[in-house]
Amino acid sequence: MGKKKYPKGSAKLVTAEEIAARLGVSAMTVSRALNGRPNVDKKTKERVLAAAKKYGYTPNHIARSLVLRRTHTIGVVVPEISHSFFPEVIRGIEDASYSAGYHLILTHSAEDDNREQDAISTLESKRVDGLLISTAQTVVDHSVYSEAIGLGVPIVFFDRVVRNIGASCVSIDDEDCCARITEHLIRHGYRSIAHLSGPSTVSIGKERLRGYQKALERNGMKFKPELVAQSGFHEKGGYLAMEKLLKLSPHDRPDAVVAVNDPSAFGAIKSIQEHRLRIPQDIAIVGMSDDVRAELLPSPLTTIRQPAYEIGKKAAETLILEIEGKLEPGKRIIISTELAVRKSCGCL
Amino acid sequence: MGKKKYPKGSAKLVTAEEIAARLGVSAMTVSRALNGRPNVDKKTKERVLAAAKKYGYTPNHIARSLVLRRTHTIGVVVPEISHSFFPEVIRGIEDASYSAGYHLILTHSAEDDNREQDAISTLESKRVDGLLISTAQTVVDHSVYSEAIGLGVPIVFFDRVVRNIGASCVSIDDEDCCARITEHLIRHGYRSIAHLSGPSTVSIGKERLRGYQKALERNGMKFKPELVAQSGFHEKGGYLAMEKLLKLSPHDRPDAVVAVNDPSAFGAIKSIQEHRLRIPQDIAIVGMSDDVRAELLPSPLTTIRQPAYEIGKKAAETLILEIEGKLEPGKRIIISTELAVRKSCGCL
DNA sequence: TTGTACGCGTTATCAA
DNA sequence: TTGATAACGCGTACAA
Repeated sequence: MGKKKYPKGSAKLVTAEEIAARLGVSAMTVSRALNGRPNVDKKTKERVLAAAKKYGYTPNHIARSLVLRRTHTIGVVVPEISHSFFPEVIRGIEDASYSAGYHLILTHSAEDDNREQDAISTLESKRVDGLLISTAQTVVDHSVYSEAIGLGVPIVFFDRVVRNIGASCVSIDDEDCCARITEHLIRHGYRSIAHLSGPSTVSIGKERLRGYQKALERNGMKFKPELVAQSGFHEKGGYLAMEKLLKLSPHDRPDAVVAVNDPSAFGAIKSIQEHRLRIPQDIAIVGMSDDVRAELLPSPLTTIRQPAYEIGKKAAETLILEIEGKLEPGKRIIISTELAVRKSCGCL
Repeated sequence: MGKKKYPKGSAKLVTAEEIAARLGVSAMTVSRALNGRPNVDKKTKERVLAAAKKYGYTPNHIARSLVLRRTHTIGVVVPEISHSFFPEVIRGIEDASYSAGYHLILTHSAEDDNREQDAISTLESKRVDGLLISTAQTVVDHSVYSEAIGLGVPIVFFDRVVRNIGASCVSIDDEDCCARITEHLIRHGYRSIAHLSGPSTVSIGKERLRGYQKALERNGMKFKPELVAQSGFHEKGGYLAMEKLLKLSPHDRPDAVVAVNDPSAFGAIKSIQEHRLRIPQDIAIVGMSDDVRAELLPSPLTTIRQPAYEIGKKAAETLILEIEGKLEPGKRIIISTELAVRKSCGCL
């Protein structure tokens, strides 16, 4: 009969105290030996290490975290897990965290702000050392973030960022990217360029739209609101937005389209094909993010190569530096991108 | 000046005790009110809830876990994060866990057994309530798993499983799937069918090879070892394996190929194209797992649709039931699949 | 209904 | 070099 009751199914593991008792030393000595502290006799250290191995000792990070007020854990909140972009970001986060000895609690908001709030507060309860967040589409109230920061939990935003609330942000220069790819189309000679825009609630949506506008302005072209169709980030939205644009009179119809991202472009392409229009002869189209599928299309998609892994890695590295007090928060970090020129814009 | 010292950057959060002091009640009353226990006066409960909100109280799950010996956290170990399959599995795991009130610590072994062991032991130290594992390619020693199970930490394997060590396994019926798709080729009339095999160290590799063999046997065809080329799970391996097969004399060269998975098939296709052979006229090819790219190829790839989300969801549900003592471990759970017939096998 | 004492496993601190 | 004590924040068990 054991002396204690454990909840059903909970593991019964050896404690440092028990090792100490068996060795006739104190728990502190065991702790010191296990943590490689200098002030412990070589022989006792060896005895402790041997006993720890023999009895299958597993340090209890829960107890350790309680007293140290450190979990060596980072909370990650992404709006979606499938689709090639975020998994690759997560891989970057994981690599950087692993190197620095941090673990990841992964949560996913499913683009829902309630679920995101829920995730953040549970993550706070679990006392993560910091938060890595890419905001959900429906988020409008930023007080949750500010409160966390106020409480002393550092946040680094990535990809879909929130500026000017004291958190660092890691992303590409969305405005500039969209301006560049729009200008690429302008140089091709397209005269009527449309934009399938992302949700205006997230940084990416707003900034890419602004980039599109700026490119037009800089090149003396008129911005026409009717050439901007709300698409969102997914195929379906891109399809619907394109359907809308193709309903314009032949005279007003665009001869080129800048989609907010690749999935949106895929949807638009489907619509274009259904209308029996050719890409790029009848309508040129470009995307952003370089989805794995982009170059496999019949008319491979010209797009902006967005280094997802780098974004994740940099975000995690930045957060860890802030957690360890080696970097002041509030930095704006831009990851550079490059244009992937393929066929859908009329090149090649 | 605060009375206590905290490590640099650690958050200073309100405790139940502090709330209690401000309200002139005991910490226990606060605890009871916050956890919705019945034995607390309605009015005091309201006061506590109001104060908790006012002072921004965040329950400390670390302390709670220490006393309850429960973290409500599941450790996940995947061999890779990119590529469409595992992210989708993770989404299934996340959904099921979220519904049941569990969080996920995500680790990735990068196909390295040392890193996998490392992940498992840290996860144990963090006292996760259970483990969800898909084994790394290089793993040969299963004692790490057995020890964890022996310690009382339930494990559920998914996709790449380890049978007969007392852990439940969730996967497709790899042998049957591979047999089915091989027989599909046989019915097409192909006479010399090759196999690009996965690593023999993981369940999937072994079982799919066996399925391929069985399909041949059942149909009175001779198994020829020279028609099996080691490919591994990635494009590069598939390419190299196919190169090898194409070096066979025209008489021995296969007229159809069963790849262990879609990425391997993609590599093989590249090799086939470089040899200026046509798919499926000169060589038919099929894969398994239904990668997003499969249907975008010039000759869309016939493959087995593998419900990644379902696998993840079922694995998490199973683990949670075991954690909560509602299910005995050691179950073998098969997720059903279907054939996605496209052009690369000669159909359509 | 409410409060007190104690324990969860570890580490910091100070004394030996 | 080592040990005793207290503390981290919470919940169980019991007493009031």
